[in-house]
Amino acid sequence: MIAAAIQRERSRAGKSLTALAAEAGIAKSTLSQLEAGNGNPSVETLWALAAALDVPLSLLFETEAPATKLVRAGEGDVLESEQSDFSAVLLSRCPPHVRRDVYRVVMQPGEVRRAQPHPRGTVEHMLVCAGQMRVGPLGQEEVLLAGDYYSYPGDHPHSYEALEPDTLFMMVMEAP
Amino acid sequence: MIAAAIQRERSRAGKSLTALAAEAGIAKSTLSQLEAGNGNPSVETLWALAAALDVPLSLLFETEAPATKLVRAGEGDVLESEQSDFSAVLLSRCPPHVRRDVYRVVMQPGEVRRAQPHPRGTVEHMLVCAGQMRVGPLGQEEVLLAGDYYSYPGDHPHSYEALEPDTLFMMVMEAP
DNA sequence: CCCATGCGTTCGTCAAGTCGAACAGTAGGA
DNA sequence: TCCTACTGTTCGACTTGACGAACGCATGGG
Repeated sequence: MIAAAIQRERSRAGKSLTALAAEAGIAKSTLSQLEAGNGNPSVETLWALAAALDVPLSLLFETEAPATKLVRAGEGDVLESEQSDFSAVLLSRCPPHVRRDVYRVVMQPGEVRRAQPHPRGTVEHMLVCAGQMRVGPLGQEEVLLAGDYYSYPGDHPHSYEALEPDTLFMMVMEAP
Repeated sequence: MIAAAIQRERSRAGKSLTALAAEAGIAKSTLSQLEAGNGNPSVETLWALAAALDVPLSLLFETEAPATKLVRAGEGDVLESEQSDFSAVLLSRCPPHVRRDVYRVVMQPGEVRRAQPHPRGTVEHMLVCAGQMRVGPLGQEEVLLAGDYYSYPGDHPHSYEALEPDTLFMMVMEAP
């Protein structure tokens, strides 16, 4: 499981086993065994690998990439409250080892804003406060109204487009 | 460095070294040495500990806690765009190794909702989409209008109160 | 052809992490 | 007081991860 992650990240970085072992300062035999699934590395070893791969250590524990999630205003599992004047929807539970920066964005209608992909593993969360917008990965764009929530991978080409003046939304940018 | 984190989390969970070691299925001698700073544990050991502590493994690599921050609608450092129809404000940059769960909340006026403190290090981020509310730590409550942002420690007594019907806001709950 | 250089694997050796038991210290009852 | 139950510590024995050298295997000049 960690084995696969190491192999994945190494091939993504285009490094050979020998080269990575050298950069990380560990024996290539060690790395070989790790990728073979034999072993239970020490944190020191993993730290060296993560540093050499220039990825957060967390990434070596992940298994899969996320997909999109759309929660319309009024939808979603409601967390009930003792007091009936309060209702909350958990839109996204944070996976371990990610950063989530919070933005407030105002956007005007105009041409479609096409974003070049962000670093691998990035996820964007959009919650529309006012107005109307179309947003999402290529081919999976959605029209969001006030109260709608949509999250999708940010490491694929995607676009933003305000459909009303002064469209206001909250964006949580998630990076591994 | 990992030593302090383990000790911190263990005391936060209110477990004894002996009990934690038993739950995690590791020798208490091992845990003792880890907390003493001697050692370079294997992932298996850390996984067992994180599971027994019921925290993400990331948490064992340390964290920090902030204070309150209020950004009124229209305030904040604007991230300029090449396209003038787009403006974003970075409300909160995520510190390393914290979890941030995203909620959408609808609240009705009524009695003040007093929250018992969440676990140590918790931070709440509120962005009001519609309506009006009063929220914040005891003695530092603020009235927020649509577009206002407020963040504050969640590990101190604090309260929520909607001032208009169907007050809609986004809450990002941050946990170390 | 043959040697060089790269790849990733397997092997024996050594150091280090993990274990379980025995240890000292503190409370709290009977 | 003695006993019990708990705290966290230190010790030797065992297990295992990390190392470095040697291996088999490809590729590409000279």
